[in-house]
Amino acid sequence: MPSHTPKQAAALSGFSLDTLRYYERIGLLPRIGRSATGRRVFSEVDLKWLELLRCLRDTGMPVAEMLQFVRLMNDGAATVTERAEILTAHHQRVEDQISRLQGHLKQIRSKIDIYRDGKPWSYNQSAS
Amino acid sequence: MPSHTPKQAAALSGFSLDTLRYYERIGLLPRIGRSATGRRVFSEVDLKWLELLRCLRDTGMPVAEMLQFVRLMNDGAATVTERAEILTAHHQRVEDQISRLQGHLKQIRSKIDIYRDGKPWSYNQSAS
DNA sequence: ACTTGACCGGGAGTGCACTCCAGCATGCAG
DNA sequence: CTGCATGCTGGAGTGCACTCCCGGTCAAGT
Repeated sequence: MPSHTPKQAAALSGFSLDTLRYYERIGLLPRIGRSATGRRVFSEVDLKWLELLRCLRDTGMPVAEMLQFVRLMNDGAATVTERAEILTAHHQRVEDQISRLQGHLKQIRSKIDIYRDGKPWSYNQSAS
Repeated sequence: MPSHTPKQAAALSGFSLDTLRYYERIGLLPRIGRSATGRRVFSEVDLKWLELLRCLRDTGMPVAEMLQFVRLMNDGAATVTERAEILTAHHQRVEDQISRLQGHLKQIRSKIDIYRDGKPWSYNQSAS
């Protein structure tokens, strides 16, 4: 069972060392192992969990909601449905966000085209 | 030439009144008109500009970069290329962001499926 | 005239998510 | 054994983007 130093965990997860410590402090990383001398030891499971955190963070889930998820995990199997609901709701939000972004992308593209066509607008002349 | 009150501008742009004031203060909204008694008057052009700001903000462009864009607009036509470059770079970033989001979406979906299949993992047992 | 609601500038405060620092304790290569 | 990288805790600080509050002004309906 391979384990990893904080530095490795940071490199593999993309979180900084400080962020890992911070996450542990606020409860996002329960039960991180410690060596005899008090140093953190990250297991494979911890890394998997970090990967999920990375994913949720990058998709904009607030820390508070991830914490809620952790709390439900700690409450055991009875909370499975609720956990699934959180993920489903989040999934929906991300989908919405993507489609909004795609709309915005169109706008930006048309703006760029206007620049390319040599018809940029300066703020106080003509809009487009 | 229709003009609008701050309240209308807020409603139409989706920014709060405070945010509009804030944007004017930091220079994101140059040359907003004023009534005889000092109240802001938003022209159609202003609203178009707000729409672009909305779009850039919602796609994650930092305020500092929008400010840079404003500075270039104020510097006149010579900066058209540079402005186009900013938009193009931003467009690229948003595209990248979308594809990252889509990847994450997959991960989340598979997580949800695991829950639906009744094989959730609790933090300290088995990852998946 | 009176009341109600919108608006003003200036400045202070908020929330989030880190990030940095001081001072001290290992770990390990040469 | 020395030295340098890595790690620890606790707490303070940062950056961003607003958001709120205040005392005062202005506009519009009745």
